[in-house]
Amino acid sequence: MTRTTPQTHGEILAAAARRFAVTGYKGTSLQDIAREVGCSKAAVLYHFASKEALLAELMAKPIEVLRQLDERIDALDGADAQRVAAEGFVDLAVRFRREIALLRGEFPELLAQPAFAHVQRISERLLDALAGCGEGPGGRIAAFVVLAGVPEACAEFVDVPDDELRPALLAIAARALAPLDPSTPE
Amino acid sequence: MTRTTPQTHGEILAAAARRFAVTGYKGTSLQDIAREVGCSKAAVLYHFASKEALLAELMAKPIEVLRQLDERIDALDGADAQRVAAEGFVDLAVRFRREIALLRGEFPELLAQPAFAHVQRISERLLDALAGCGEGPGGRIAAFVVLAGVPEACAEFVDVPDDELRPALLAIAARALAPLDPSTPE
DNA sequence: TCAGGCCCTGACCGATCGGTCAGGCATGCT
DNA sequence: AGCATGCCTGACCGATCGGTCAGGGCCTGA
Repeated sequence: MTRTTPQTHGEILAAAARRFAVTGYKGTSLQDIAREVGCSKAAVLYHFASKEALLAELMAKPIEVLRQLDERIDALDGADAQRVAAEGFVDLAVRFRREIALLRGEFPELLAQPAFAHVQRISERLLDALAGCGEGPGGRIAAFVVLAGVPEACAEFVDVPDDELRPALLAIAARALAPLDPSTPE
Repeated sequence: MTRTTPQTHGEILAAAARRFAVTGYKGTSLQDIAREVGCSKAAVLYHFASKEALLAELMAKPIEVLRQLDERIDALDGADAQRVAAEGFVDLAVRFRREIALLRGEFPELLAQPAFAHVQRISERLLDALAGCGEGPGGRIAAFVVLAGVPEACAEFVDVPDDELRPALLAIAARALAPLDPSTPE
């Protein structure tokens, strides 16, 4: 409990990432983080306005990249949008899988918080793009399986190297999103 | 707060299912459930030993069916096991999607509880079966995407009729689990 | 009539949560 | 020397959680 280093900000961030990865966001208390850093809970709240602000700083980069992906997709449509969405999403999930792992299964609640409302909206547009020009609900269902399954897989296989995980997930996404039945154009 | 009906047990169960579906298991307090039923929190704990016991009773049937699926798979191997696992898992997910929806994103924590340890084990065997005789990690990754994505999709598309959801998911599972590259036996 | 069991209540418990607050202790500028 | 500022502390707050407990109505069978 005797810490005087001024780089505590970064240490808290790192400790929070470590704890969130093990016990989740809701499952980790500010006390836990403080204990891991070796400072008081009040010190954590001195450096970060709130627990949510801590999470927001941890997720700032992946969210920014997601926003950029959304912009790129917005300029395309149909099959192009679908391809870019799938590749971009897998890239993003693989690249930031450590951050994704922090939120194992807490996406729904977290995205419901007003601070992440725009992420929610982007996710919906991403779903549309992945579903493609598809007819019927089949496309949307497939898109949802990919949208939910890929991040979970990334969180699960954190230790698999990028250049092994990415192509595997790209192949899965491509197969899963293939048109349901090309012979029925409708 | 003046209830004297003796069928309260069932009412509590139904109310809990409704609340869990909206705010999740952890996000729903015994107080919430009691309020919905119109009784006291103590009454809820009179009929159920604990909050966990309430959840266990809600999930008893789907878990039993999952256990039966595990037995069926155990008697097979290779491609047969993979096919049965995929079909059985999709069937189960579609049939019990209302129960699955109760646990949106809370599977990891819930399965970690000792009361659901056997479910955890079954899930791992199911993953192996879905991965098939596959070489390398590609098969396991695909299996995991399906294992995580299908239940989430079921929870999301609760209102889509069975005979529309099931074939769509079966098609997706079949495509996603297809051998990565038959030309490289390795 | 009365004993006993079922169903339920309100009051209460200890624990934990995120967050606040006044103050202490260095350091460094004036 | 004196003062301000940055960093951090322990004590504390109100809320909420799952769960316990003694007791009170009410029905039933003796």
